[in-house]
Amino acid sequence: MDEELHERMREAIRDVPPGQVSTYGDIAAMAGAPSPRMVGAMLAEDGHDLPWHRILRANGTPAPHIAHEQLARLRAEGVLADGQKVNLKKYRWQPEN
DNA sequence: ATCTTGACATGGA
DNA sequence: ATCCATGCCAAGA
Repeated sequence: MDEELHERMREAIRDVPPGQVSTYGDIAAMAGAPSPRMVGAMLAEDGHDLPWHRILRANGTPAPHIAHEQLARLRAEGVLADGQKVNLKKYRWQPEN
């Protein structure tokens, strides 16, 4: 597969600051990934050393299998969730420039 | 080579 | 809110 893209996705995720979040789609767009699926696919095997908990789905909910852990980590950074949904309007990270 | 499964997104019913 | 269809594409089986 494309190592270039792989690395760009990792970078984009590393750039999301604590206390803020981003989405699979946003990361994919920033890294120039052909599909948001690639972001999840990458995290599944190579995401152990990344702030994967700052990545949410487009609607603000986390991926089901890790929801509990993810919300706990976010809560520890000050990102509060309404049930399973995080308020993206409020915490979504927009790279300025 | 074909099929299935996924840390997804979007739009329609 | 929920279900479905499509687009996307890497990995395995």
